[in-house]
Amino acid sequence: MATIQNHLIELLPRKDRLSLLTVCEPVPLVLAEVLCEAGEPTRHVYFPTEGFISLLTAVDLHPGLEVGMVGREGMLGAQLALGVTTTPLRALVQGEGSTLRVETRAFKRELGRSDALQHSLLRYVHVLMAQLTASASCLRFHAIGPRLARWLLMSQDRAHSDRFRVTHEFLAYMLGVRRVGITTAASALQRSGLIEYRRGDLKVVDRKGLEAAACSCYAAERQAYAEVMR
Amino acid sequence: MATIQNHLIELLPRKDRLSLLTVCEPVPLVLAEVLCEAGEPTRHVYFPTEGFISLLTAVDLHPGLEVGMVGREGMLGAQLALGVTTTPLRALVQGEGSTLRVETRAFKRELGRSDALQHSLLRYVHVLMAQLTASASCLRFHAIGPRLARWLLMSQDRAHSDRFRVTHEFLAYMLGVRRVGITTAASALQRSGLIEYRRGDLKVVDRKGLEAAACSCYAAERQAYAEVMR
DNA sequence: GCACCTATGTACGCTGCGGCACAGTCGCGC
DNA sequence: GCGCGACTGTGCCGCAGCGTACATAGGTGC
Repeated sequence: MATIQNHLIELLPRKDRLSLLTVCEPVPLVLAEVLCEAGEPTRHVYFPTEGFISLLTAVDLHPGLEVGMVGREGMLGAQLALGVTTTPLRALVQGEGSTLRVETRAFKRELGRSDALQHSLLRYVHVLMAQLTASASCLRFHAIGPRLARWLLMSQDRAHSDRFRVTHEFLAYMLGVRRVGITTAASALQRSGLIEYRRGDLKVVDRKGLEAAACSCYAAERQAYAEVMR
Repeated sequence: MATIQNHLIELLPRKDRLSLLTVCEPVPLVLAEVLCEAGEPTRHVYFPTEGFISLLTAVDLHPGLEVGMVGREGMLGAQLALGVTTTPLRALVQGEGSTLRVETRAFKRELGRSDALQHSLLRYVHVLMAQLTASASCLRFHAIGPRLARWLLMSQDRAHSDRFRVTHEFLAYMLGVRRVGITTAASALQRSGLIEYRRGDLKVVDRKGLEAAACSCYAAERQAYAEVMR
């Protein structure tokens, strides 16, 4: 394994990294797989190397509002560093790829062994908090169009690809809106030449333009990450 | 100081608690005071003993959407346990009272000294994350009325009083809606006999009724706290 | 090539809330 | 006790997004 391709792991000192890697097993990220149910004990933690994962919260009848994303810049299961074994979030594979997986018990051992790992995770928890905070205000104030643009950018950053397989239906689910709302917003973006799509296959055409169309939350989150994780 | 009246402190082992208390200084919580600006380095941490603090996030032109509350069940500044010295949140005193304050450097020393303190704070961070998550979906899906009811209940829990000094204007600011929206929702609650108010003086009359009127997020958050903090 | 399912486009009425404006009304200070 | 500012109530208009329904079109399997 020449490059590990997960930023949190890459940032570890060599010794800690090698130790952690001995308990990592590479597994594929399969689209639509649920890696963690809200409220259930964490079985494994995941360090994505390709593809990404959505963090969803349930409320009343709507069971899948996205409040965060995890790609190779982060990990799933950072709550273990907080000493808790559950999260209120559901983790859904969003972009196909691969990940390193670690069994909870083994990971806790590594945590006890490596201060660097512990510190790195705690900082990442802070990034997650910033994401949650940004999501809150974004959900309250921003219109579907800019939110869609932001979603596409964030996904692109994590998928490392300008194409995804997503339907309007699915995007609506993530953003907590009607499918029709997505159709309207997406066709506006398409008419403006920012994206192209057909039948579940979406392509980012004009990234700069999309950034201009996205709400401020996109830039804010990138900055938050950069500040804390360096 | 017979009872400390802050739950996080009370939960510490005697030795750690006494050590922490030597660096605490009691200060009053003054209404409308800003204890921490978003993005600025943390100067002090606060353990409220009476009264409470709102955590606000800024977005675009609206500079004060509430995404969390801190009362004697928690603290302000838990991010220090994560190894970061800023938060994206503004902290505004909401309910008059008193708090124990600790200077950042001294608090870091205590953190280094007491595993119990560190662990307790990390768990509390998890509670905050649950609050942020709940806020996100609540902001997206719930109408003003139920959100207002929830706000009143959460405030009452932390203020330990059935009256507060709040204007519609102010509530609108916290909930991220128009003042008129609050007037409408509040007068509905008043007509139903759940609350009474006049000119900035609000009183909870029927708590049970208010609980029924509140959105599910209220119950959800209480449960999250109970589970993690015991 | 036909049937059927999935994805997308479009239409229509409804409602909660936004922006705005203005009218009472309470209470404090002078 | 007068004036003024702060607080609350009400009205009007506009719009984004909701619920729903239905129409079209691409893709798949037989």
